[in-house]
Amino acid sequence: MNEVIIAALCGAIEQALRTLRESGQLKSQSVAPIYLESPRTEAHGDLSSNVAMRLSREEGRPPQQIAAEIVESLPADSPANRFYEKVEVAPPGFINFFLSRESLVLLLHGMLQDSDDFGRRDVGQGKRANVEFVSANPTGPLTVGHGRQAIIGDVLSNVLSFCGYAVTREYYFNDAGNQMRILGESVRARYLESLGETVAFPEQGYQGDYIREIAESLYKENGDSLRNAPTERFQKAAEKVISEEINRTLERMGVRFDNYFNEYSLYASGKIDEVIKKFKELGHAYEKDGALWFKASQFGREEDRVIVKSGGEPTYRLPDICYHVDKIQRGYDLIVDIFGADHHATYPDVLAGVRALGYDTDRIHVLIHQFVTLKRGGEKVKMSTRRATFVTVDDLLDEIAKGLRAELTQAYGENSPQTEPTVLERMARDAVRFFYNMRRMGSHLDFDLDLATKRNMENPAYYVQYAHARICSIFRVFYEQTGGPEIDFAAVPVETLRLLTEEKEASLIKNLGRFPRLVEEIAEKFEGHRLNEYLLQLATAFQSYYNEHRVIGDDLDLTLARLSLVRAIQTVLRNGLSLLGVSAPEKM
RNA sequence: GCGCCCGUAGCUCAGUCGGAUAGAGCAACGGAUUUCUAAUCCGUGGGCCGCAGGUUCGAGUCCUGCCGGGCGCGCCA
Repeated sequence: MNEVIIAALCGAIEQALRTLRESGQLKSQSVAPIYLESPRTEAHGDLSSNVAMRLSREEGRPPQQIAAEIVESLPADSPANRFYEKVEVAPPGFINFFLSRESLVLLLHGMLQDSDDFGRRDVGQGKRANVEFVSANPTGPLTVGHGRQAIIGDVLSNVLSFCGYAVTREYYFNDAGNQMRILGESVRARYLESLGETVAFPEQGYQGDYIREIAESLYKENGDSLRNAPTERFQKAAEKVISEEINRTLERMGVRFDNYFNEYSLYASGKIDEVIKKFKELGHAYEKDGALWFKASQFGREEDRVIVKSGGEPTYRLPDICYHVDKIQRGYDLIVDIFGADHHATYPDVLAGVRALGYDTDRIHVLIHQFVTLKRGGEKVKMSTRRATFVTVDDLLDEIAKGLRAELTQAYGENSPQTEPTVLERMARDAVRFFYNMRRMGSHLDFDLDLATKRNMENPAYYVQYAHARICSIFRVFYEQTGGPEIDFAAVPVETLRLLTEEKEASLIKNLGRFPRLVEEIAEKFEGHRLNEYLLQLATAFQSYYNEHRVIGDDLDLTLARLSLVRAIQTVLRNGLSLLGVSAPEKM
């Protein structure tokens, strides 16, 4: 709901409380913060306050009595008065405001002034945000689990950006660690195998088919000349191939990073050594068994942790701590890390380390998302990167595109515009993006491949897109009929908008009014899934309205009023879909 | 054993600082189209919100314990 209306009503309540205190009817002097919330059922009004219930205990009187007094004392000359047509006290003590038609008209009018920018916020204006996600080392293709993270991160970045933040999407990776060495050894083993040698495969080696493919292509290019080449040669080759593949996959999902941060750069710049030195200077680290331990137990952790192994090599914690310090030093106001559930135990150590070095970690928000379970044929697909049983994001996109192709070929025939590869690719991306962002992070995501692929297309992404396409169609028909110029909706007079007197029109306007605040809440709480939910609900409300009332009719003014409403809906759908990174087609 | 996350309709899930009669989609059943796109809409049935306590005006939501599922618990990342 519009801030102006909420502020006005809160002000009126505050005024009433003051009046009651002055007259001695209210004893308590404490200023209870006044909230207005939107009740679930329409019978409870549009905005509701529980302030009387909060005062009840201190006053020692029933909340309904207090609520009645507050309503009684609402100022007669408040600017808030034109915003509501009715105010009620409801048990057990709620004060319920019913918005006036006039305030709805003003709401819609305001939206049309904002035009395409409706919903845009400025809470992040002048602030910089860094969102780190995916961050998979180039040891293998992106799995469906990474896919979830990629979309969650990308959508949150979009929302933050829509709220005014200057956002950096960052990918952190390490191409020098243990895992990469094992990768190199794995490729080398496969390469030697293709030379006919029998070699022991590394114990923790990567077994996916892609390793064989890389080895195979090395063989094709180099013959047996790499027989005695060092592991590093194989590692570099694999890294190059896999990195490129990861980037292609991200591109397919519509995800682009602004910054790739290589762990190695922390060593090269001497920052790792600096941090070690600082840990020692501050007395937060000590040596034991030849290793360097961080006194994590002094910073809220259960146990101390090794940051440099006895061999002299740092554990992952040290560069991670260093990396976060670096992010802070780069001056971000907001730092968001997105990890999978398997990392939940590691980040508290890292944050403790950052604090130990004297930095405030309040601006760092670590988001943990639960795993994705993939279902195919009613059966769960088990995934593991090292074993060959994982399913990649590419597989997922391919499978959906293939299913859509079969579906659309049946409907439109071979070689129709609907079955062009680029179209199918876009549709698959839209579906995947919408699905991945549909659940809250804490909840496991059940990705039902059959559902996303199958013919009935109960895919929620299409439902929202369809609503948008339908609105576009209304405008096409209207302009065809009139042959006239584009309407300037910002110039539609308030009197015209007053013609919107239907129940569904009122509830649609209220619905649209929630959008700006929703965007802000998503940015504050990092709950991207609420956007999907909202859009679905708005699309449903529109479809219902569409079914009941004709937008284009004989009455030109009424038509103009309804077109204005529909335009506002279109704007919100388009902006919402754009935040999701899902296309908003004009025709389907 | 310890830590984190989850447990809501047959299935997949929402549930806005703790608010009023717990919602949606799918599935099941029944209806609507001379129409601006039927890829739509309307209706019906379906619930000890895992269990047991506690906090309070009020708990799906907060606290404690238990049960069940997922993920972790390294001088791997």
